[in-house]
Amino acid sequence: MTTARVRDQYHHGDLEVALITTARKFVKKNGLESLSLRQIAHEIGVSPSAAYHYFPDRNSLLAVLGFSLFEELADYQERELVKVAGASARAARERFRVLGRTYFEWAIREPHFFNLMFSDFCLIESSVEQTREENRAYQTLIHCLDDLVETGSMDKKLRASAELLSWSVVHGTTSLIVSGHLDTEDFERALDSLELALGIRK
Amino acid sequence: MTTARVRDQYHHGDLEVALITTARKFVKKNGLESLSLRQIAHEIGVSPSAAYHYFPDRNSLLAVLGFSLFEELADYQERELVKVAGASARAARERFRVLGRTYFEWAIREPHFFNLMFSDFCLIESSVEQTREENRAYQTLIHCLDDLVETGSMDKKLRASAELLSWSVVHGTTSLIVSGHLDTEDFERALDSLELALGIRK
DNA sequence: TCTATGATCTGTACATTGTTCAGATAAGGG
DNA sequence: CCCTTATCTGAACAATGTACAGATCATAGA
Repeated sequence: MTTARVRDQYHHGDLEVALITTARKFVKKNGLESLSLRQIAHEIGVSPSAAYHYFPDRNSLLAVLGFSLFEELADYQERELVKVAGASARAARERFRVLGRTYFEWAIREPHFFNLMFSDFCLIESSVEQTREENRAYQTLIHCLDDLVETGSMDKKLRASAELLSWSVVHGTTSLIVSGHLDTEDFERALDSLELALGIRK
Repeated sequence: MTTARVRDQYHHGDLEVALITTARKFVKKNGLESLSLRQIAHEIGVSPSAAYHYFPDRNSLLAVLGFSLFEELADYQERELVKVAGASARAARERFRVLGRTYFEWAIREPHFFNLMFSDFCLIESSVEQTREENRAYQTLIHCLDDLVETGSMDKKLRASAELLSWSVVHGTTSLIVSGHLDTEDFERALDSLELALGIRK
């Protein structure tokens, strides 16, 4: 009598991506603190030490996952941005708003992801890749602000530090809301205030 | 022959505060991830389970420590603020600057503290006490902004959301710098930009 | 087609962690 | 002085990250 196969294939075939995908699922549900390599391995149906062929340690897996989330966010933002494409001043203003709102909504929908992205885990290794991914969203912001100047919706004098101020306000309110120090509705208030300060809205 | 005393006193006498103090030391050095209750107990010279008479679990100890750090920050800010007391418009402007700078410098000097304060650990329990402590710093900011309006240094129209905008910019840049997404010098740039936007500086 | 080499995964093992709980010890009031 | 209560110990348990020797597969070269 032949014993039943323990697993369909000894070699998983796609273990590295499976590890990240499963880690993503666990972090999404329970946050990073409770993330266990053994649980991930068990869920995939693989031995506890299998992960160590792809990641030197638990931190590295979290780092890779974190960096991939920056890509996800940028993708999401770009998908939403094309809905308000156009050369008009109105469209440019709307793009600015969408850019901030998507950042915020992403964080509210998946606070554990947001926490991971700005945790120590995404700081360990060379920040080259991360910086590049960030720049994708950051370049989008710069492009948007240029549009605003071009359509005469924003004072040129304020343009110089507008990226810095915008990102700080959006990230700041988002962080404070996610951590429970501000209420949800404060985000739109802050965004209004920012647009007022930048002269985008009267 | 009498055996040497295992410890000076069976009852530590001040174990609760010793636990927090020692936890503070460890978090300051190595962050929250690596904080171990057993290491803390060993450092104090007490059994691993002694802490459970004062805290239900590890998370609670971190929460209490986190909340106490909000107090520390507020104390530090108030100590620095008295150095620029005065009714003049110049003094009010300087107070606003000091308020932001102390927040930032606190975080840069002790990034692990900053991370704990805005982590999930300080979100678990009733946020009543925390809110009160926050309000101490927040009330200081409000008072400062009122001074700015009173001395004619800020447009009254911008006063309404000035707290929100100020805290968001200061916290946002600080968070982004601590997490390595912005450079240190960006803080002063953002603060300049904020003051410009609020009309505090020309 | 056979074989050997390298990649991939298992199994076992170890130290460390958070946490529980029964019992030892001290402190202080009657 | 005793007895109650607060405080701490000690042993135990399950779970975790990680290391390492070996099993298993996949495939390139003969």
